[in-house]
Amino acid sequence: MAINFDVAEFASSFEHSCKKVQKKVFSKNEIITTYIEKRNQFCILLSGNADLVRYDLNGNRTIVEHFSKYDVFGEVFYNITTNNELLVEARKKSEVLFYSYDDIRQKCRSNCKFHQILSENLPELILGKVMDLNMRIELLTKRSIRDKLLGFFNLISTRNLSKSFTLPFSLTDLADYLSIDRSAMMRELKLLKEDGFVEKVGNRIILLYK
Amino acid sequence: MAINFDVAEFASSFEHSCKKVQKKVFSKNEIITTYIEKRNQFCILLSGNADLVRYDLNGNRTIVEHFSKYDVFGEVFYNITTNNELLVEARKKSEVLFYSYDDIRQKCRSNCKFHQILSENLPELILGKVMDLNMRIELLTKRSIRDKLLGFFNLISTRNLSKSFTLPFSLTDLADYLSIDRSAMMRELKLLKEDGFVEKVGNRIILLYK
DNA sequence: CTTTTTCTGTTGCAAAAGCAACAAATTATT
DNA sequence: AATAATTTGTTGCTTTTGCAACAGAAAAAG
Repeated sequence: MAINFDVAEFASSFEHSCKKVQKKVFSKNEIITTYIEKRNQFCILLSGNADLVRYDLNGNRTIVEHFSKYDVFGEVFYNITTNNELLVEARKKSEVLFYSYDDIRQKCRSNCKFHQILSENLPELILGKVMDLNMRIELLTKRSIRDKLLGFFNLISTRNLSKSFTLPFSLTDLADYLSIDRSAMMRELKLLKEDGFVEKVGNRIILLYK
Repeated sequence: MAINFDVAEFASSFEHSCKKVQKKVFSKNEIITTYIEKRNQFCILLSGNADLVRYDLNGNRTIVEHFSKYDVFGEVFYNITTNNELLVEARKKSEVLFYSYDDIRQKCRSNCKFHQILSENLPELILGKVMDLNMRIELLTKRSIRDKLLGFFNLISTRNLSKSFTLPFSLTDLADYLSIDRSAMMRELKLLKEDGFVEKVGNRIILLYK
């Protein structure tokens, strides 16, 4: 998302370069990885979509992060502390690159182009993630369901450069992403429509303000 | 917080090395910096405490992040989008190093030890921030005030390796940090005491469970 | 193409959280 | 040491959110 260097080219460079990297393909709903032990896994999503999901003791499901093309994720980013189950689940067919973060840092002995490019661009890659997480925090700190919804819609709208867009996930998932009750969210969405803030056609949203 | 290399030594190495870095001292309540334009500022807090604070249109104040010794912050980490005022405020007398991120990346021409060390350790530095933000998100996605409070207490408790600790900020600020109403938080804190989960002596908390 | 599963939309009721306001306590300022 | 400012603790009332439950629509599976 916030990547400056050409990840696409870079990712394809992988094919014929390094044995230390694994590429795997997952089908919908498969578990890509779990955050349990500190294996220092570092992953790049090459295609598809995936969610980092947490299930808490009260049975609540939270979508902690939503990943799309070229987003990075993995244990390296997480301080595994609590009694939470953290899973990365494929939302559709997805291709993922698996590294060990240690290999990235202490440059691959074979000195392959692949690890070199990644290593050089690592700060920007992680910085992109920091920005994503800050956006996420901005959403979560909104005080009402209405503000969370509008904040989310604004985000997508800005990203797509359009007042009309398709939701990146189902309404059920959106509630879990905003950390709110689904039925309460549906009610608020209805009110937003009634108050003329948004229009909704299928899973397409049209912003009607400013 | 999550820094592996010796920042202390590194920071002191600055004194006699590079002109491109500025060190400033702030007194309590002074504004250290604002996130408005993309100057790509990158700051390190050498001593004291500071908060990244957001004031929204409804007059709510949110403490987005709380910084202590050797935490990093600045515009580089933020995708400045909305109509939010983002300020970093000193909570007590604080020393701060100011860089331009660009200088860190395209290595300082003078090739000083200072920029070199920072540059090498940049990924870990930023990675530490990612972990902090993930913790923050975990807190914010808790569904009730009770869970947010307990989550926060656990965090501090784990960090201090003790069931008894002093709160790092006032209760008023804690509410703004957890993004909840102060009086509702006070009520819940009272219930937590009544239910025997915690004890509170002044601004010292003692956890009574597990 | 039919069946099963998941998702959407809705509602009444209960519980939790927010708001406003104030006094007492604590901390800063002069 | 006296005064001002901020923080804590509390409460009654209102609003928002969560919970449970269900029917219809849509999507996935066989």
